Amino acid sequence: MRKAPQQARSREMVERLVTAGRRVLVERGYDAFSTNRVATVAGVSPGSLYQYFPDKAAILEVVIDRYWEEVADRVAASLADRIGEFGPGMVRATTDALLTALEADRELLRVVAEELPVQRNRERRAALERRVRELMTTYLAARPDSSHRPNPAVASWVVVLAIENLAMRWVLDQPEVVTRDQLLDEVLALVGGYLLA
Amino acid sequence: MRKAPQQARSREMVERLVTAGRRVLVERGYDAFSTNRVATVAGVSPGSLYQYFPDKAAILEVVIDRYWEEVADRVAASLADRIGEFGPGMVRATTDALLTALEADRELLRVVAEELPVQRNRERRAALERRVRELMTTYLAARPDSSHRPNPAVASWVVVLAIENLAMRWVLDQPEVVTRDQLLDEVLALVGGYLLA
Amino acid sequence: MRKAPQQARSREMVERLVTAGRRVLVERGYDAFSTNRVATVAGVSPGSLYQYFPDKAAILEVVIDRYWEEVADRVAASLADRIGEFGPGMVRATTDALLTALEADRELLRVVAEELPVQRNRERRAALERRVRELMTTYLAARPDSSHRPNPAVASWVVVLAIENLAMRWVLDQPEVVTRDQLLDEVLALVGGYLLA
Amino acid sequence: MRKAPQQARSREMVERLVTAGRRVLVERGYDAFSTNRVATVAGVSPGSLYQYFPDKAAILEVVIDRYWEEVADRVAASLADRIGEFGPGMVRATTDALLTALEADRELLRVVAEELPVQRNRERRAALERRVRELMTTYLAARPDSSHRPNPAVASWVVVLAIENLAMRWVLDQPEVVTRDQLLDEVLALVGGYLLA
DNA sequence: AATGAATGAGTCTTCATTCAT
DNA sequence: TATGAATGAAGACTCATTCAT
Repeated sequence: MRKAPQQARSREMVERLVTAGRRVLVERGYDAFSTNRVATVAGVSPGSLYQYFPDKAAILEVVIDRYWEEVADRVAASLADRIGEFGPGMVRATTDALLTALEADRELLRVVAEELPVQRNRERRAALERRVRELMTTYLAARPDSSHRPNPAVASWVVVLAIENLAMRWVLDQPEVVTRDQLLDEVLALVGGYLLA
Repeated sequence: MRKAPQQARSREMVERLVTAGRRVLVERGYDAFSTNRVATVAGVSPGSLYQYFPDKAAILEVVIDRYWEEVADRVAASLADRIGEFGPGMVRATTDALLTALEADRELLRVVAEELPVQRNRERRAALERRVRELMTTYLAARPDSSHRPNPAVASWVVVLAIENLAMRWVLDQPEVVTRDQLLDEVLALVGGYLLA
Repeated sequence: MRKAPQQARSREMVERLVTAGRRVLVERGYDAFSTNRVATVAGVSPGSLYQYFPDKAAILEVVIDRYWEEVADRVAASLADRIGEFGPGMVRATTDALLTALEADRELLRVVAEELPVQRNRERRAALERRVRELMTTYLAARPDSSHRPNPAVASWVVVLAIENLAMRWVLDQPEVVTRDQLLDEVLALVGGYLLA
Repeated sequence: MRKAPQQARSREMVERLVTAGRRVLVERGYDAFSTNRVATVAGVSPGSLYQYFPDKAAILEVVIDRYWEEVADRVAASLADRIGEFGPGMVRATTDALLTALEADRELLRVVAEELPVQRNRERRAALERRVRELMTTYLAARPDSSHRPNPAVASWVVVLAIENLAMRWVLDQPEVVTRDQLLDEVLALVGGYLLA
C-alpha cells in the first residue's frame, strides 16, 4: 500500500512514453521512431525511457499490442452482444464494429499496417484473426444448416480473412466507388453467397 | 546512336544493382539492405550506386516495382488466354495464376509484403489491383447476366481484393487446414456465390 | 555524545557499501563496478551511497586501501614476531607471510593489481613498501655486518621491491616451474646473495 | 602496384589514428580514450576510425603492442650485441638497454603499466618476459658454471622478473635515493650474488 | 564514368549523479 | 536520513551520402 503512489507514477510514466511513441509513429512515421525522439516527445530524458522499457522494441510492441487489443476488444464486444445469433445481422454488426474500430485511428492503422516491419505486428493480427475464426468454426460446426460449405475450419478461414482485409483496405484506401453502407452490403452478400450458395 | 553503348552499360549497371538488391532482400532481409551491402553484392563501389539511383529508396522501389510487375504479368497472361470467357473457369485459372506467381518467390514476397516499410509497395499493389479490377468491371458491365450485383465497379473491387488477399495469405501463412485445391474451390464458391446469389 | 548512534549507523553503512564494492569487484570485475550495482548489492539505494562517499572513486579507494592495509598488517605481524632477529629466518618468514596474505584473496588481488585503472592503487602499494623498507633500512644501518651493500636505503629499496614483485607475480601467474617452497628458497638465495656477496 | 597509393594512404591513416590514440592516452589518460576523442585528435571523423579498426579495443591493442614491441626490440638488440657472452657485462648492458627503452616514453609507460585495465597488456609483457627468460634458461643450462642455482628455468624466472620490475619501478617512481648507476650496480650485485652465491 | 575513402549526423544505450519526497 | 525516479552527458558504433581522384 505504501508503494501505491510510486506504482501510480510508474504507470503514468509508461503511459506517457507509450503515448509519445504512438504520437511519433502517427505524426512522423516509423523512421522517426527513435528512442531519443520518443523521450523528447514524452517530455522525459532518454535515460528515463530505459527505466520502464528494456529497449526500443519494447515500446513499439506495447504500442502495437495496444492497438490490436483495442480493435479486438471492440469486435469482441460486438460479438458478445449477439452471442448465439448467427446470420446476416451478426455478420453486419461485427463488420461494422471492425470498421468502427479501424476508423477510430486511421493514421495509426496506416503506420501499423503498412510501415512497421515488425514481426510482432503479424503475430497480433494473427491472434485477432484466430480468435474470431475459432468462434465461427465452432458455430458452423454446431449448426450445419448455417453453411453449405463442407469444411467449417476452411470456411471460417476464408470468411475471416476476406472480411478483415476488405475492412482494412476500405479504411485505408477510402475508395470513392464504395460507400460505407455499400461495403457492409457487399460483405453480407459475399459471406451469405459463399456459405449458403 | 553514339549513346547506345553507354545506355547499354547503364542498363547493365542498373540491372546488376537491382539484382543485388533483390538478393540482399531475400537472403538477409530488409535490415541488411544497406547501400554498401547492395553495392558490394553487385560488385560495384558504393559511389557508383549513386550514379544510377538518387538514393537508397530508389533501388528499393525498382525491386518492388519489378516484383509486382512480374506478378501482374503472369496474371495478365492468364487473363489474356481466356479473354472473353468469364465464369468459373476464368476465375479459377486467374487465381491459379496468381498463386503460382506468388509462390514463385515466396521469400521475396515475405520481405516485400511484411518487412518493407515503404509506401511504394502499396502503390504497386494498388496498380495491379486496379488493372484487374478495370478488366472485370468492363466485363461485368458488358454482360449483365454474369452478375446480380448492382454495381459492377464495387463488385470488382470486392472480388479482386478478396482473391488477392486470400492468395497472399495462403502463400505466406501456408495454413494447414487449407490445401491449394481447396483454396481454389473456396475462392470459386466465394466469388460465384457473391456474384450470382 | 548525541551523535554516537548516528556515527554508528554511518559506520555500518560505510561497511555495507565497502563490502558490497569488494564483492562486486571480486565476483563481476571492475567493469561491473557501477554505483548502482554496488548500492544494490549493499541493499541500499543509489542515492544513499552519496551520503557516505563523494563519488564512485571514493568507494574504490576505500576498498583498495583496505586490501593493502590487510596485506600490510599480516606482513607487519610476521615482522613483529621476529623483531630484532634479522637474517634468513626473518626473510623467509616475511616472504611467507606476504605470500599468505596475497593468496588469501587471489581474486581481489587480480582485480586490484591488473584491472583497476586507479592511481590510488600505486599509492597504497607504495605505502606498504615504504613501511617495510624503512624497517629494513634501520636494521641494516644498525648492524653493518648484516649486509655488505654500501647504501642501506638502496639495498632496502631493491630487496623490498624484488620480493614484493616476485610474490605478486607468483600468486597471480602460478608458474608451473616454481613451487611455493622453491620460491621461498630462491628469494632467500636472492636476498642472501645480494646482501652478503 | 596500382593500389600502392591507397595502401600508402591506408597506412598513413592507421598511423594517424594510432598516434592520436597514444597522444590521448599520454595526455589525458585512459578515461579520455574514447573513439570520438581519438578521431578528433587524429583530425578525422569518428566514422573513419572504423574503416581501419574493428572497434575501440583494436586501436588500444595496437598502441600497447607497439609499445612493448619497441621495448622488446631494444632489449633484443642489446642482447644480440653480446651474444654468447654471459656474465656481468651482459646483465649490465641488458638492464641498461631496458632502462633506456622504458625511459624513452615514461609517460606512456605510466599509462600502459598503471592505468590500462586490458588483458592485452599483460599478455604483451608476458611475451617479452618469456622471450628473455628462454634465452637465459638456455644459456644457464648450457654453461653449468655460470650459475650455482639448481634449476635454470626457475633461476631465469626469478632474475627476469626481478630485473624487469626493478627497472620499471625505478623509471616510474624515480626514487631519490637511487641513481641510475646505482641501480645498475645493485642489479648486478643482485643477479651475481643470486646465481653464484 | 567509376572509385572508395571520408564524412558526420544520428542511433541505441549506460551510468554517475542529483533532488524532490 | 533514505529513497529511487529522473537526469543528461557521453559512449561506441552505423550507414547514407559525397567528392577528390
